[in-house]
Amino acid sequence: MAPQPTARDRLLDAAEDLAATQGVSAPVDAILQRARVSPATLYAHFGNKEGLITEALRRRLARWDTTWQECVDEAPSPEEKLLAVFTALGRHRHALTPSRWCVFLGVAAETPHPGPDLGDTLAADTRLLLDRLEDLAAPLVGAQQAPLLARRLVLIYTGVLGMILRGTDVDTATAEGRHLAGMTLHAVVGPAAPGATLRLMR
Amino acid sequence: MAPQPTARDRLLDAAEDLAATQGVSAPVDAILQRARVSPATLYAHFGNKEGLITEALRRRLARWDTTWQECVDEAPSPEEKLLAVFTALGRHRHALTPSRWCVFLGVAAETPHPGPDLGDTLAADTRLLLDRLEDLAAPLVGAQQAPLLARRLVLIYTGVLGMILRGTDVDTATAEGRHLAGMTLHAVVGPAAPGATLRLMR
DNA sequence: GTCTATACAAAGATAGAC
DNA sequence: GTCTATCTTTGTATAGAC
Repeated sequence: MAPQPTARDRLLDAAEDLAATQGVSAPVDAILQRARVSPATLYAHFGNKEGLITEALRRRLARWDTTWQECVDEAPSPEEKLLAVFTALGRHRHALTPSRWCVFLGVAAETPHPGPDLGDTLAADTRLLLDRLEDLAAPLVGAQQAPLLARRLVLIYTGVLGMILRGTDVDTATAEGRHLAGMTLHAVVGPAAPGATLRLMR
Repeated sequence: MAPQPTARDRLLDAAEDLAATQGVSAPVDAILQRARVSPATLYAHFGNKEGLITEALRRRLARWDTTWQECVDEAPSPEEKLLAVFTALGRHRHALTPSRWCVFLGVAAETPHPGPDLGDTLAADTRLLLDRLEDLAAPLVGAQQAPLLARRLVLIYTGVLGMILRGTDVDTATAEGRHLAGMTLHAVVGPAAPGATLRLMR
């Protein structure tokens, strides 16, 4: 165990924290100060600012991936596994520095012309959402309907993130998103009678 | 009719266009070039960059307000009036310079510490959405349920905007948002039998 | 009201020593 | 690998003339 993280790790931590709280337009100098590292060290490790941001986002995406998967694994039923993305959102935000809203969407919004590496990393976030939700949806609604449901759930999930940017309390937005997601799932499975249990396909 | 708009108007146009396409971090110089105006003129009229952006957003919000209201007025039924926000989104984007996603959310994302005037203008966008949707929802679901439904519709609408940032085609995202919104409305009104017509309250 | 010219500050990035 | 010191570019804003 190293009580003193390397300069590289301190840079990644600082870049992620600042991107989360201030946005990526936060000056390099602020990152350097927080990481207690000199400019030359940053450029030696990452080439330039975008390289550092990209690396920090890759690491954050991997952590989000893990957190989300854990929540899926813990969920008892297929339906709750599908809705676990909302549980994961809370846990993810609790574990890391709470961001102003979504760091990936935030960087996307602040970066009109991302380089290839950064662009790929941002796209990977959306890809992960669509792919995993489709996988989790398939047992519930069948492979045919799964992509459609996944797209709608990503829309709702993205709406939750947007509401946070609009100033809505995180828990409130998450609860409403989860509710909408549940409704959407039931609508795709087939209109159930009021109060009826979810009718699973197959 | 003035074929030559004033310098002030050219500045507002240029600021709005650039905020829509490049984000507000686009340098003042780019605005000046596009408006064919000198720096001094900008600062004489608006004090500083944020003042110009704020004024441009106020104007854009007023136009959005008008466009949306027109779509509401044209809609034949209470239900379609409620969903007219999605029609308005398309018409708004068609009329103005197509933005990368939502200009208001974009500015909010890029501006961690907005001044009071800019902050108020950004909040006014969310306020308008919540208030008008609540007004339109009341005849359908009653005054009691209207705020809840309005919040959910803003979430969905915001999700549509977020999907555009994620790279989804605007029309696709809008259609899915509208579908979700219709579903949500019916769910709040009360679970209807499959294929049943919307049961209105009162 | 608008322009030319310029001041002033901040930001990204590099050189060269240790 | 890391630091100190510095260079260059860019960006916001102002002074003073017309």
